Amino acid sequence: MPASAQIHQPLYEVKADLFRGLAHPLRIRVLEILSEQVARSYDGDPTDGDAMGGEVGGVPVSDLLQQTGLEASHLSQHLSVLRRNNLVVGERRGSQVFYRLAYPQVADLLAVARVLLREILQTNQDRLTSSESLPAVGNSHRRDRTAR
Amino acid sequence: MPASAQIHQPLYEVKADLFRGLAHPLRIRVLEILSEQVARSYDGDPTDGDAMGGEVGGVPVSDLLQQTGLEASHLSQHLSVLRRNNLVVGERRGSQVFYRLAYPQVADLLAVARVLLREILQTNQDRLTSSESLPAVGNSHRRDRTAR
DNA sequence: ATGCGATATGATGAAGTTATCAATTCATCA
DNA sequence: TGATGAATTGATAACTTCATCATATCGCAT
Repeated sequence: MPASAQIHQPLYEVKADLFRGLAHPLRIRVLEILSEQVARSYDGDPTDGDAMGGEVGGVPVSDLLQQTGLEASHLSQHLSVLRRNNLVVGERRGSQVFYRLAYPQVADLLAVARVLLREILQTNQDRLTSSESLPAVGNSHRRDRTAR
Repeated sequence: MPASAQIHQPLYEVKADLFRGLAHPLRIRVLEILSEQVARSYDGDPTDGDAMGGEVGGVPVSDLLQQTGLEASHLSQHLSVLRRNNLVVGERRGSQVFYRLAYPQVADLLAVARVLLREILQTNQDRLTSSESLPAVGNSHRRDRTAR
C-alpha cells in the first residue's frame, strides 16, 4: 500500500473500522435492541410495561444482559467495542449504565442492511429452488458453498 | 442462548456476516470503485475515456488491480470474500473477469455508512476543538484513544 | 468506612483473518 | 499443442479478535 494513502485516504480505513464494529452477531443484537428502544420511544408502544425496558433514555446493561443471556464481562467487552467505534454511548445514572445509539443514523444503517439482506436471501432462495446453475466465476469447480 | 435462536434467528449471524464482508479497507475500496462505475453508467460521464474503466458491465480485475496497486492474488482473495458474501458478482468475458455490485443496495449501504461517518467524524472534530470533556462511561481514565 | 450490586478492565488461550508466495486453471494466440 | 496473460486457489506465518476467568472500579446503602 502506498504511503500516500495513509495521509490522504485513511477514509477506507475509517469506514472499514465502522463496519468492523458491526461485524459480530452479538453487537448486531445489541444495536437492534437499542434501535427498537428508539423506535418505541416515538410511538410509545405500551407493551413493555416497565419491568422490561429503559424508559427515560437508553437501555440499562442489566436489560441487555438478560435479553442476550450473556456473561456480564463478555457483553461489556462488546459494548466497549461499540463505544470505541462511536456506535453507542453509555451514560451512568445512579448505579446503572444506560446505553443508547450514538446517532439515529446507526439505526438507518441497520435498516438498509436489512433490506439488502432480504434481497440476498431471497435471491439465494430462488437459486436453490430453481437450481439454475449460473456459470459464475471462480474457476468454477467447487460449486455450492451455500452455507458459507 | 436458546437453541431456538439457531433455527429461527441466525439472522444476527447473517447480518454480522454481511458486515464482516465489508470490514476491510481494501474491500471497501473495491466496492466504492464498483459503486462509482454504476453511478457513471447512468449519467454517462465521459471522463473515463476508455483506457480506464469498464464499459459494458463491470470493472475488469485488471483495472481494480491497477487502481488499488495490489498484488493479484491478494486482490483475488478479497474479491472472493466479497463474492462469498454476495456483495459482488464476477463474470468472465473472454480472458478477463468483470466485477460489479451484486445489488444496487450495496451502494446504498455504503452511502448510508458515509453519512453516518460524516456525523461521527464531525462530532469527534467538535469534541477535539472544544475539548468539552464528557464524563463518558468507561471508568473514565484513559482518555483519547483517538487513532484507534 | 465497609460491603454489595452493577459494570468495566486485564490477561490468556482458542479461533479467525490477512498478507505473501507457490501452484493451478482458463482462454487466447502463435 | 504449447506458451502466455489473466485470475483464482492453496498453504502458511503474522496478526486480530473472541470467549473466559479473575480482578478492579463506581455508586449506593448500611
